[in-house]
Amino acid sequence: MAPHVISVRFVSGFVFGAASGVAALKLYLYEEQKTDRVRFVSGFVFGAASGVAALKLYLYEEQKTDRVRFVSGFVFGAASGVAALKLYLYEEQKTDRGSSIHRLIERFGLPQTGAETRFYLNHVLSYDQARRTPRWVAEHLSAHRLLGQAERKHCKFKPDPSIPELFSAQNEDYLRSGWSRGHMAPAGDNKISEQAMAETFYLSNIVPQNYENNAGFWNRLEMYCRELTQSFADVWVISGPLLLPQTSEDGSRTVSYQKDSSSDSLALGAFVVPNAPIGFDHQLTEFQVSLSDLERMSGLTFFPAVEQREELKNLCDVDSCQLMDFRRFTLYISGRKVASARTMARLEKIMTELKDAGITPDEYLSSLYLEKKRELAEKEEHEKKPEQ
DNA sequence: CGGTTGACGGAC
DNA sequence: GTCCGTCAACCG
Repeated sequence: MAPHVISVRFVSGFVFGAASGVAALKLYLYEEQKTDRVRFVSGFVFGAASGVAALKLYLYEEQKTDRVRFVSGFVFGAASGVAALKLYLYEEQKTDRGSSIHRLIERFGLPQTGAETRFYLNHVLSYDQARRTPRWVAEHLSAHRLLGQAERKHCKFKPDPSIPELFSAQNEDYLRSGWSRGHMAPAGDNKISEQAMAETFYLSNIVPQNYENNAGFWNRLEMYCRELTQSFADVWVISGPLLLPQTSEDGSRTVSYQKDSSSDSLALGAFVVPNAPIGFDHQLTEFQVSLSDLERMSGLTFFPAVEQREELKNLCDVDSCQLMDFRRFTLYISGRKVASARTMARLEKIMTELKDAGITPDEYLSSLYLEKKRELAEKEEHEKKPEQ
């Protein structure tokens, strides 16, 4: 068994276009005036009688509610573009008291981004307070960690309690937005722990994702990453949203892994996956990009501790980079549906649709079907004549 | 596996 | 009456 795999994946591009209109954000910080007269004037002007400092924020763009702005951004691709933030400090005396900038820092502190690394049971992420999505989410996969009984039906999407409400995404933001809630660290990677899985349902780990992409190509990409644990002892995955200029219809992901324990034989693959439906006629390798290209696009340095970058092997040279084909994927999905069927009618419908898709059940699905059929027959027979 | 929607019933 | 959590049904 080969020891290590590092994987990083990024979804992006769904949101804002490159934006014609530049939104200018200016923040004015006024110091308290020293004279009584000036203090009176400033108090009058800003209507803040007792404030030590008056703070005012100007947003040069149509102002909407937070929720609407968030949703409309995804729906229309409308555009906040590049926001320029400028800080103006008005001082009555520029020349004396040398380090005025240090006085600013001491007295008011510096702007905070909330991008600090956040640790959860089985994943780590950096959050983007403006977009209310993660910047990146990192996780570790190994064969034994993928085993377990945790089920997603016991989980609920909810705001991350550790994110301030002002910056936190809400379920309502996604409701009827046209976008699905796409996991970055997948629930399916956390069967080992109910709590770890529940934490992946925090909206800090969620990105607005095209329905079909989420259930289809991206789903298969996640399956492929799990498959890598069969060949490599450790798989590292980083996922996140990527906002690209112009067409902005890309999502990206990177996957890297190491085939043996020596640190100089790591392998890595980076992929930018459009946040749109992608059929079975496309290969994963079509979306591969160089690590440096993804870093340039995302503004992130993914593995700063890896020094011999040039010695990183290409994942797709060492492994297949083949996602499940249509037949295998459909058989797998049908298996999951059969397992969760609650009525005979539903069970038969699943099998009928499979047949209509031109797929003959394999041995595994056939036995699964027969077992379920027997179970449901017994159940419905029992309901037919209750113990009255 | 990845998701959503709608019906229902209890709590306020 | 409304709000909210759960459950069942459904789709790719």
